[in-house]
This record gives sequence, C-alpha cells and structure tokens, in this order.
Amino acid sequence: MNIDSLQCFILVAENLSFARAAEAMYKSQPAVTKQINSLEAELGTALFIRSTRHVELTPAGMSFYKDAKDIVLNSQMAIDRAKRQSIG
Amino acid sequence: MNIDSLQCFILVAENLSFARAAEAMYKSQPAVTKQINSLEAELGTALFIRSTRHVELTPAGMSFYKDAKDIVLNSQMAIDRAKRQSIG
DNA sequence: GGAGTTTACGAATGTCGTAACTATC
DNA sequence: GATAGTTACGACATTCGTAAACTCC
Repeated sequence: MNIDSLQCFILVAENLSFARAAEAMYKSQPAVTKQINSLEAELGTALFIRSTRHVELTPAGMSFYKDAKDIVLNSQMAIDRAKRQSIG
Repeated sequence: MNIDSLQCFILVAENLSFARAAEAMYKSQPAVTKQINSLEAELGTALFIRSTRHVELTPAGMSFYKDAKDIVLNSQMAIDRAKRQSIG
C-alpha cells in the first residue's frame, strides 16, 4: 500500500468522481481506476459502488476514508518533522 | 512513499542492522539499502549514520521512527476495520 | 581477512497513458 | 448519442536478487 493510492482514494471519495480525481492528481482516468482496483484487491473488499453514472462509498469505503485521511495527514507531518529535525 | 518502505525503515531502526532487517522482511540486503536510500531521498534528509560496522539513527531518523510506527500501525488497523465493515 | 553495506547489472513486476469498449442516462 | 468508468496493450519506471566491490574492524 502506498500513500499515493490513499490520496487517490480520498480524492475519488470527496469528488464521487473518478474523472475529477484524475484531474486533481494530474493523472489519466484509467490510472485512477487501477489504483482503486489495486487498493480494493489489497483490502479484499469493495470501497465504491459504481456504475458509469454514479459513484458511491460502501460502508467499508466510509470506514476506510476516515482512516486514509489520518494516514495521509500523519505521513505529511512525519515528513515535515523529519525535514525540520535535519535542519534545526 | 509506501508502507513497505516504512516497515523496512522500522526494522532497520529496531535492529540497527540492514542484514537483520533484510532477513526479517525475507528480502535481500541490497533491496533494503535501496528502500532506505529512496526514503532518504524522498525526505531530503539522512535517517541513518552508517559505516560498514555500525548503524545509528540521526535525529531526523529518531523523529521519523515514531511517526513511521504510528503510520504503519494505523494503516494495519485501517485495513482491519475496512475488512470488518465489509463482512459485518 | 571477515562481517556487513553499497554498487552494477540483468530480470521481473508494476504503473502509466492512448485508444477502444461498455454502460448508463 | 453523450458522458463516465473499465479493459487492452505497449512503453516507461521502479524494485528485486545475484554477484562483485568496498570498508571498517
């Protein structure tokens, strides 16, 4: 699992759109689809219920969303702290 | 950044040995070296002071160690919770 | 000289983007 | 029929392991 995939998942969850998430990440739509698929495969559970015209979070997706936000935020703070330690 | 690299870093930090960390991850020593190098490059700071006979955490490494532990733990719990949600 | 870390290099794996397909409205 | 998500596929990048080199004790 990598942080980029989590960021990708967060953007899809917040936009409820693969297209807009792709735009926000400066990636193509297929790349977003594959990252979400990989994430779901790794978790062994679906995160979204999607048809071509509707994207919706599953209960597992809602649970994972909050955790993903925390993890991404924590990792960004960890990087900042490490950098700050190396300077100061 | 991916969780595997963090796990790798944690194992090196706890064993103060690239060789033992590699063993614990069922990977080769060079793979561990490269993951740590990548991580350091990404952070823009050294995490270990190492000679061939001694491995030691830098201040940035110590700071990052605590954060890395949290992130890895949180991600494991996030996976568990998502799986549980999908079942129950 | 031996234990342990780092390069070198070829192979395998993964990820991306373009293009084509499918499905919903 | 237009919009949005998914496959197919070829290309690029990353990561791995074996083998060789380097370094400190």
